[in-house]
Amino acid sequence: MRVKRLHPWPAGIAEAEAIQDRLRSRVELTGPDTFTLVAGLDVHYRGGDALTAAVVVLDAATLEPVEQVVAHGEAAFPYVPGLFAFRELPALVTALERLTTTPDLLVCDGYGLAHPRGFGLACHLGVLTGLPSLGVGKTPFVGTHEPPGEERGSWTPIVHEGAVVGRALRTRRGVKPVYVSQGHRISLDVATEQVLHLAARYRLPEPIRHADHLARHP
DNA sequence: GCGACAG
DNA sequence: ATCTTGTCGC
Repeated sequence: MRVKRLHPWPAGIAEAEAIQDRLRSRVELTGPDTFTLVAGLDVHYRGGDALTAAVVVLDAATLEPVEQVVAHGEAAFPYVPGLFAFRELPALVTALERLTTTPDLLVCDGYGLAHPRGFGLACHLGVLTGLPSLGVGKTPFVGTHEPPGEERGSWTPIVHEGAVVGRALRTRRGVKPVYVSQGHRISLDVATEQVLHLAARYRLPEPIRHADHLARHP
């Protein structure tokens, strides 16, 4: 599939933050509520700056993989909380460009709206591709939330600077919740519903599990 | 001012 | 993210 490339690459923190502030206005918080092909994205670090990006496309109905691609590359930015996306974006975009199928939804490893400037990796990938996207974080980042009930499906809002920016969602009874936030062209209700559907058996959504496995064992 | 801080 | 063993529980 075709993906917009990243502009002049940010030379430092201030430039990277400026890009996020500019692209943030392009995010749309409503969109489709059903999907046919769902892609999971993940990156595995292999020492130094070397990394491998993986994308696995699943049939949304059966959760069977229909296509998988990898792209080897290097971290394109130092790790700075809030600017994490700039490390992985180039390799992830290269992998997406190698897809012959076009997914309906991108499931990203990290945050979307629940971000210091409201523009995490999931938003960035959504805007660059124009596709609906959502983020699934494994540990809390910004905002505060109450622990959700122990039952699968229970959730609590994540509140940051007075606004709801995501949800702590229990995908498995008695297991740590995951943190869901909107990326692009999706509502928080639909994002939550999709994560729950995609994580019927394990804590993390199936697409991310597949992408994680592929990135580790190319 | 200090500490915490997605992966 | 990654360096890393055993252990508890379903």
